[in-house]
Amino acid sequence: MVKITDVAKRAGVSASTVSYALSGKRPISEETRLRVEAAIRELGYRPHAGARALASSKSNVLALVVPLRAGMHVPVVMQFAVSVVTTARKHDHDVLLLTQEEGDEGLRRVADTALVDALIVMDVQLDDPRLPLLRSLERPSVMIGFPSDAAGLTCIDLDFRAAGEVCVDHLARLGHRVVALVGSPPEVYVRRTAFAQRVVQGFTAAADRSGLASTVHPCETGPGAARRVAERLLREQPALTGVVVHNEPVLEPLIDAFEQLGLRVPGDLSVTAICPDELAESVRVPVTSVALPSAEVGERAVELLMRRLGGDDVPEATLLPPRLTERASTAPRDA
Amino acid sequence: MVKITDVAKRAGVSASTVSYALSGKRPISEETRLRVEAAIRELGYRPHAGARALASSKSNVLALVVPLRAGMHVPVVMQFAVSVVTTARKHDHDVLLLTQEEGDEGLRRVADTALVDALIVMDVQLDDPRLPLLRSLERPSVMIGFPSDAAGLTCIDLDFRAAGEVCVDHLARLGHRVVALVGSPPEVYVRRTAFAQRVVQGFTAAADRSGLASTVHPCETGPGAARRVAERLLREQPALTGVVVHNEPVLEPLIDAFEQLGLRVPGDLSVTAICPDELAESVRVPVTSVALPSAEVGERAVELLMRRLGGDDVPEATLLPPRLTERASTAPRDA
DNA sequence: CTGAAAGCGCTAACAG
DNA sequence: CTGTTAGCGCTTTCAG
Repeated sequence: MVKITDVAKRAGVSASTVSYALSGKRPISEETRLRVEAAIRELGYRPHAGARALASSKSNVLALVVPLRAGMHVPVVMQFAVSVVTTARKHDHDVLLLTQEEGDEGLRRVADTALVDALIVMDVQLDDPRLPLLRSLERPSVMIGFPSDAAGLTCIDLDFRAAGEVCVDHLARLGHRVVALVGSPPEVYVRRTAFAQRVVQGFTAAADRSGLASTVHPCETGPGAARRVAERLLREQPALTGVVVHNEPVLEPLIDAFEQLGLRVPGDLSVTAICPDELAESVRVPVTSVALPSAEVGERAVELLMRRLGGDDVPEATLLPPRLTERASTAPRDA
Repeated sequence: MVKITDVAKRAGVSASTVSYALSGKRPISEETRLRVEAAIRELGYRPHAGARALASSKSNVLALVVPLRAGMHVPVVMQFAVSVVTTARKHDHDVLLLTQEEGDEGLRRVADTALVDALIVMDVQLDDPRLPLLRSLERPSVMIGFPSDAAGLTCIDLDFRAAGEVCVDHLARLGHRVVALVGSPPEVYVRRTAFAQRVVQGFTAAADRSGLASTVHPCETGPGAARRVAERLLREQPALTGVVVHNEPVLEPLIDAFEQLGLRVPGDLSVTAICPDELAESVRVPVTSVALPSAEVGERAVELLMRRLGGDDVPEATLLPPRLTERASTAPRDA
């Protein structure tokens, strides 16, 4: 293995000069820098990550904890992870993948052994059990999602409450008076997943504010569940003309079910969703939707961490405003 | 930070004794071991990962390169990644996530800096450009999938060729004489992704062997593409009664399309798939399928690496035999 | 069965 | 602008 002293020897300088040439932490004359760079290239030198971490107390690795639990939409998680890795690389960091299953012990392990410099945690619950630990860790972390009490924590996410509101407001503006929310699977609410809860809050608040009749229906995934929810909605709310869907796998089956029950979208029923744009566009009837900007959230999460690692202060809360794109699935009530 | 010397002091032993108590690399008397363990517990000692890596030349980290390219079924990738992480943890290793985009340079970087001890590479192409690099790296790697020339490399995957054959044989046994393969999106074949190619080979070979008429149809994802392929199949092969689907997102839409075109599954048309069992079971008509055992592949891949890291020899090729589960989507031709 | 001591390869004062 | 010198915290000979 070629080490820094080999490079130093070859370039005719000291090891520290090589180190500084690499890090730029002190000025190096053009001439020596070039000699050092040449030596590095010729020898194919790569600094040893462990040695570097030991000497500098920086591993240049971030931990990413991904959720595995039922009800999470996998492509969204994956897109987020990829965006974290890509952004981390831009800042010369790598990403260690942890699963939710490892729990507190996993977080503590990678933090306390100095395997990672900072952590990103997904799938936050309102009363997330990891909060005390994250607050007590000596390393910065950012949470994707907002717990009930976010004091002392850095959080970022789409403003799901506003997203719910925007969907309802859009329907209200089109003249709809009776609306329903088809939400995530029940277990997601049972464990009080933050983003799902907030959509419900926003949906209900906006409906009340505009004087709309509204109901909320958690929904399992799969066409069967979609069909049952559709039937139930028509039975219980015959006047229903507006639906908000916050459940990716069910979006298309639900629209199919409505049409099979004789309701045209958007003729008889307007549908909006909170989901990735990609999904909304790919449905048979392109769906008016609030985008789920996983890539942007991942990118911003990493950037928040980088600023904290750099010693900067960052806002505790970053709420990305919802962006609604009108597509073919919504229309005025009279139309 | 509490370090090994702190523990040693508290336990009244030397640092090396603590180290050996932790690693078990030399016998320690019951008594001192207990004292050391107590000290560790009381101080909350965690060995510094970087220091350990430097001194032992082992980082206890594996690199996992995940594909991002079009046509890959995301849930399968994710399940695989999770299984790799879970299994790695059982062997006291962590997993560093790399994206395909980083290419050779990324692999070289994490290997040469000793950030990782070994690598797992997914989405192998028949003529994968990373092969020379992987062969030349001083660290072991395992590939998920088989390139054309796998000499000197450790590879593991479902036996996709046999999977294609098993599907055809099953249809042949049921009396079907005209079969079609609805495959992955065209780009997957264009870049010569190994597993997709092998399914085609197996499918065609088995059909020829049994004297079946057969055709192959790459297929984009999305219901529109499914519909078009269905129409085309019926037009070009009016006698078609057996279909093999190797394209997860299209499975359900394709069955829908056939039924809308007036063909009952399995009454008029038998359908088999190569896909995760979970998907096959969740379709409206549960589909007879060859399972895609991502979790098992991930687990075995890690175990192969662990054995290689331990200095053991492992087989270069591990082909998991296909396992076909009969469900409701296939029936005898006459039925 | 245990201790002492020599590094692992790099960074970051300190000194000039 | 550059070199010298201590470590960073742990593992692993070498000695006993």
